[in-house]
Amino acid sequence: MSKPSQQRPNTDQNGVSVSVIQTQAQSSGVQQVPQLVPVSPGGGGGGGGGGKAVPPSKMKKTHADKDTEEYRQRRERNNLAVKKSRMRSKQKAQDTQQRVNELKEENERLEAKIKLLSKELSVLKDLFLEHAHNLADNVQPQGPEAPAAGQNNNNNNNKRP
Amino acid sequence: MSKPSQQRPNTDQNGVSVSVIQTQAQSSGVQQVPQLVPVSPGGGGGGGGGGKAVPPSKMKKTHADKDTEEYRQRRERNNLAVKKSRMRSKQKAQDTQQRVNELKEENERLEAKIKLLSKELSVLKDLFLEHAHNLADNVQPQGPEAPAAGQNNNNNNNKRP
DNA sequence: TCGCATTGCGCAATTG
DNA sequence: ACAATTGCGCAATGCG
Repeated sequence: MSKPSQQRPNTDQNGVSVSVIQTQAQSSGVQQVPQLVPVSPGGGGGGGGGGKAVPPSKMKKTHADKDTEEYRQRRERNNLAVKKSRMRSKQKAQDTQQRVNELKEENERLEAKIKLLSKELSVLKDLFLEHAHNLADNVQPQGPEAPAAGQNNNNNNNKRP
Repeated sequence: MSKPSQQRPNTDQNGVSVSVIQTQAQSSGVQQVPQLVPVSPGGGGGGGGGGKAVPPSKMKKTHADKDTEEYRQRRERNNLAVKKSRMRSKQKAQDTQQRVNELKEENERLEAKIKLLSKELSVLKDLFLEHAHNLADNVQPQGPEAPAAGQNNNNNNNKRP
């Protein structure tokens, strides 16, 4: 969108069956001429490639027709796709990172809640224990029955021994 | 984990259509280059890798010697750095993803715990309420000295009927 | 200024 | 045939 970047691949002008070295030293039309590798069928590097037998006579391979319009079109499409894919990938990573943050936050919240509940529970339990003791003290000497009305069972007592 | 054998940037994995032919630097071997010296500066950078186009006739600004050994050296170093950086980036993304999973898991655990604690609390509160009612029932019919009016004076307010 | 680290981009091979 | 991925190299830029 911001970059036209449409330069014609100046290199290759050969309609011959050759491969352009692209490993390195081939970028621009520097003084160095693009290396041409003789595509010997069944010979050197070409053959091994994909595990597909290469007919000795013709080496159509995939479609290494440079300089054709179809090629350029395909390239451009692919470039677009690549860009899209990368954008997505990046976005996804970003989202994931954000998710981590959210989860961390929620985690803290939950832990705080747990702490609160635990405390509440502990208080209640203490209350229970205390009450049980009170009952035991009052009930034991008299008997398990006849709870006797006038008891000081005020359960609102809160003391810390 | 690292990949040894990065000394001579030859073909990497397959080596299908890409063959390596050193320009004229070291590595004496296959190099029968037809004397083609087009010297087309216009298209410049494009080519395979760089994707850099510089219309100006002169493009030697950044000392792009290209065919010097120093250049190759720098390139190789950079390639290495790039590789490393990307590897790290990928690893990081992966770690982040894993972190999400871990956090999710822990979240579930915490929520389960919360549920448990809540239930426990609720039970205890119910017990309290019941007890309070029992007290009320026992006190009212038997002892005239009941608290009278305020029969509902349990401060332990509960949301559940 | 040098040197590594990041990042955007294009090419080609692979995959779905 | 075609879009999406992936590995890789180049160059610009960031950073110390």
